[in-house]
Amino acid sequence: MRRKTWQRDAVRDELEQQSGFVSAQGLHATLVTQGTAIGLATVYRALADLASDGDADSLQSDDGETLYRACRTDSHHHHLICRQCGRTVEIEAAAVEKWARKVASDNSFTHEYHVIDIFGLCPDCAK
Amino acid sequence: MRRKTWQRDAVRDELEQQSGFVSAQGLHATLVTQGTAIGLATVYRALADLASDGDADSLQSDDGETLYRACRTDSHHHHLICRQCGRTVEIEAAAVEKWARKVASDNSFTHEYHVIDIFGLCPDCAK
DNA sequence: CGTGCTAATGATAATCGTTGTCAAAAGTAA
DNA sequence: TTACTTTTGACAACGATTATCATTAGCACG
Ligand SMILES: [Zn+2]
Ligand SMILES: [Zn+2]
Ligand SMILES: [Zn+2]
Ligand SMILES: [Zn+2]
Repeated sequence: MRRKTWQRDAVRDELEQQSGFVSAQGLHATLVTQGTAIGLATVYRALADLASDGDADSLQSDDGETLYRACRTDSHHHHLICRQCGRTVEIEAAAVEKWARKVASDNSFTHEYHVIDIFGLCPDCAK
Repeated sequence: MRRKTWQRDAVRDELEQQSGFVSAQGLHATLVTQGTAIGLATVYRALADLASDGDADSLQSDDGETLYRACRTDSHHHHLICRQCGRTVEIEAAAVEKWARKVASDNSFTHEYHVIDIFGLCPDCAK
């Protein structure tokens, strides 16, 4: 039984405020700057819980950070991410899902899953 | 000017021996076990160089390790990877490349690039 | 072949994101 | 309230990777 704490709510609320993927450290810094006294370890734990509960998506950045985002939809989807500002657009494409499954089965691989992220520069960041 | 050393050759040769993605630490352990006295930092450097020269592909594992593979083709491609043994199949799919570019341009994102990896269990590992 | 210059090596320390520890604080049910 | 447990948070510990830096060794060039 997971207990309700203001810390978890604060993390979830702030994550939903963000327009793109953010790191645990970044979110913690934001909260502290806003005057919310919360421990870094607590933010790490809250984000990990959100991700494992399916309430947040996560991905690994190039420099080895885990980034999180509260997505608008519960269904499986992918992301188009600005590599500059992190701004993110959710992408759904049944054709690509089908392709991935076919590639796996064509090679007799089972229990398929995939990592598909598209990066670029958003209009704003392209100046 | 990059100088030729037996260490770099040893790393490249051993990487080409592998059937899938391997970590720097794993490759170093393999070399040392084979009696090749080589420093860990040197293996890290050699792999990073191979990747930046386009002679090896790299990806981030779930647990935050950078994995490397000497690929058979120089052209852009993706991978179907066994999450158990690391065995890897190279995948080319022009349709997916086109899709990724279209997703980016539809949203006015420029300088598109993508991360597309398919994971599963290979026939051997599925028992 | 030496000689000189400089890149490469490797043992080790340092870095950095993340997780483990554990005593204190707080949610929850009765 | 009380009793029971989960959660928190300061801080230590971890693990992959990178920085240091003295030593070694490519690689011209004479
Ligand atoms: Zn942007
Ligand atoms: Zn998908
Ligand atoms: Zn396998
Ligand atoms: Zn591609």
